[in-house]
This record gives sequence, structure tokens and C-alpha cells, in this order.
Amino acid sequence: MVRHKHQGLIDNITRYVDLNDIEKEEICKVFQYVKVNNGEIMSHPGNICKYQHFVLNGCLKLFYSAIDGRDHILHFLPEQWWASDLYSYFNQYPSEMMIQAVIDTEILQIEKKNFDKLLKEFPVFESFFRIIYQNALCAQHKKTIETLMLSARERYLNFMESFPMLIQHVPLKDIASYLGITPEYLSRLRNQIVKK
Amino acid sequence: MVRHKHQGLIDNITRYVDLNDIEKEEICKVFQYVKVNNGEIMSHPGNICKYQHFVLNGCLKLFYSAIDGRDHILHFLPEQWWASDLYSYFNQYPSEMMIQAVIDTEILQIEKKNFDKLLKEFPVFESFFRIIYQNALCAQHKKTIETLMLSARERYLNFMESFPMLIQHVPLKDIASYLGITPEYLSRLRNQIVKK
DNA sequence: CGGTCTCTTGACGGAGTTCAAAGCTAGTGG
DNA sequence: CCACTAGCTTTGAACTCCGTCAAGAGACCG
Repeated sequence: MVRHKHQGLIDNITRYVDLNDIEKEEICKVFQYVKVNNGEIMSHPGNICKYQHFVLNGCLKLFYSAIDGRDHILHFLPEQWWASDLYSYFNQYPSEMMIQAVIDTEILQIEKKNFDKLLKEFPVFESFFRIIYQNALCAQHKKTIETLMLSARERYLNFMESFPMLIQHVPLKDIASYLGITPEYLSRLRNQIVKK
Repeated sequence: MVRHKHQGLIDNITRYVDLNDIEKEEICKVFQYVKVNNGEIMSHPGNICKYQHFVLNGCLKLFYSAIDGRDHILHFLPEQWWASDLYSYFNQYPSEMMIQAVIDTEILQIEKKNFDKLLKEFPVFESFFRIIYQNALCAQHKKTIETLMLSARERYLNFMESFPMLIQHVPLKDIASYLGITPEYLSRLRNQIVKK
């Protein structure tokens, strides 16, 4: 039981719900600690997405890899976020998405059967994940409004405010993909902005 | 107790979790039946979003009304869907969104304090809403991929497949707003498509 | 019948894409 | 330690999709 690795998750959970010692113990049992290197792939299209990942530090990306070879990044998942292809995970269907480390990253991951067991045996985790998904939905709403209302330039400026720690580490083409524009155009945008 | 009005909701819930008679009874108590007419506004920007609405039949829209007078529609909520500005509802902050009936609509609505009470007293509803939000997140992911990958024309064709019942009833400008394009351009698109 | 709202159509402009070529890095192997 | 490759970024020119503005045509409603 490597409790100190799990403390980051326990801290995160107890921001939303209270945990007793048995529940904390259970967290340590069912969440598996893994260290992944920059570029490592944690979920492949065609396979069932086996885990929900909680990011302790570092950053993952969740993306769709289209037939024409282009990637479309849905989300960057920096520390304290959850990463998974939920549709594949919960329905146990083959995933269409990929999850990959953007930099060296430490995570805690949980398999579906353990997840189901956890929620069944400890109702407090039903509450916790209800709140987590609820918050994720709110965040998604906000992002959808942003893409409807803002120009590529404004979205890039927002991105820099929201993910300053990523600008240094993530390749430009990934940021372009996340923003829904081409790398070429983002390169031009960035030049324009710097020149001011 | 107008049980027959609530049966639609109970049927929906029992697709995901089991309910005993006490829990069904409770549903009838805390969800209030309302009939709204086409165009009626159910949540105003500046006010706290008071309810989560379950659509029995008809259709609502959830949208952001920008300063320049333009509407940006996040979602249409046809029957069996839930409508709310969750961020405002859960945090009890003033909403930036509007919820409005697109056609005559029957709903069941629940206030936050009753929602909290329901979840506290009957754990089964924690499970239910965890599943609902989880599914909503999956649907959002799918929509985000679509906006990243497809052209306006393809998104319109998809929309017609997904919401055939809306094409007749919803004004073109609302569909354009949902797709993230101007009414003028959608009008042209539609012409092009018909001509083939 | 006049007014308001939605939809259509046209001409023009601009944001963002495509394709191609060249310059940069960074990793790899000899 | 250098040379080589492969992927990332930059830049240019042409092109397309989609937005803007303006005007007219229908539809609905008092």
C-alpha cells in the first residue's frame, strides 16, 4: 500500500465528500499507481478503454485519430483531472479515442470492475463521481460556448491563460488541433501576437 | 399526486436503476408538472437557474444570449432529456444562459433544495444522476469531435438525422445558431442540398 | 392593411485552409 | 562527436468556406 502516492487523490476527493479510514484504505487498494513517459499511449482505438486515470502530475491528452491521419484533441488533462474514454469504459465497447502522455506523467488508474465494486460498496463514491461528472459537464458547456462565440485568435489567447504550463511543453500542432485550426494558421497567429 | 404525469420520468429512471414504491412516491412529490407554450422563457440570464427540467414531450433550447444580441444555442432538449444551466443551479450563481420552449412542451421540474434532499435521503438517485451526467458527458464528447472534424454542411446533414422532428418546427436561425453558422449561410447550404 | 420577423439572394470581404518548400530541432546510429 | 534522418515549425501564394451588409420576398398578426 503506497499511501503517499494516493494522498493526492484522497485530497482531491475530500474537497467534495467526506471519507472515513476504511474508504481511504479502499482507494489505495483499487487505484493503481503508474508512471508514464512522454509519448506513451495508454488507450488505443479498437481496444476497450480499460481505465479511468486520475492525473497526479504531468499531463495527458484525449484525442480522436481520424482516418486521414489527422488528430483531433478533445482535452488536455493536467494534474487533478480525470482522463478516460467514458463511452468505451462504461459500455465496454471498443474505443475510437486515444489517450497519450504529453509529458512525463504520474497517474492513478482504476479498472471498470473495481470501479463498479467501489461504487456499489461505498455510496460516498457515487456522490463523488456524480459531482465530478456534473462539474465536467459544466466545464464542457463553457468550452462549447467558447467555440461558438470566439475567433481562433481569441481561443488561443484563452488557452494560454488556462494552460500556461502547457505552452512550453506541448507541440504547436497539438494546440492547433485542440483549438480546431491548422498548425500553419496557429503559427501565423502566434507571430502576429508576438509582434505587438 | 398526478402519478400519470410522472410515469414518463419513472419509466426513464427505471431504465437505469430500480425504484421501490416509496421512491416512486417521492418522485411524484418533488417533481412539479408544468406545461409551457412555444416561446416561453423558463430561465433568465442574471437570475439563478431554479430548476432542472425533465422534458416529457416537446422541446426546449439552452442558449447563451451574447451582448451583441446574438444567440448561441448549446443544446436542443427534446423529450426524455434534461435541461438546466447546471453551473448556475448547483452553485446558485446568477445564470448567463437562457432556457426557452421551442414548441409547446410538458416538463417535470425540481428545485435545488428538493434535489439535494432527494439525493441525501435516497442513494439510488445519486446513482441515477451519476449515470445521467456520465451519459451526457459522452454525448458532449461526441458533439465536440463533430465540431472539430466536420464542415458546416456535414454538421447540418448530421443534425437532420439526429433531430428530424425539429426540422419542421424550429426556425432556421436557431438551427444555424446551434451549428455555429449564420442563418444566411445555412439558407444557402440548404438550397445546395435540395438541388441535388 | 401596415409592421415585424424570418428566410432568401447577391456581391463582397476576411478568416482560416491547402499545398509546397525550406529552415529547425532533436534523436539516432556509426 | 558528427552526419543523417524525421518530425516540427515557418513562410508564401492561391484558394474556399463562411461571414457581413444590404435589399427584397414571404409569412404572420393585430
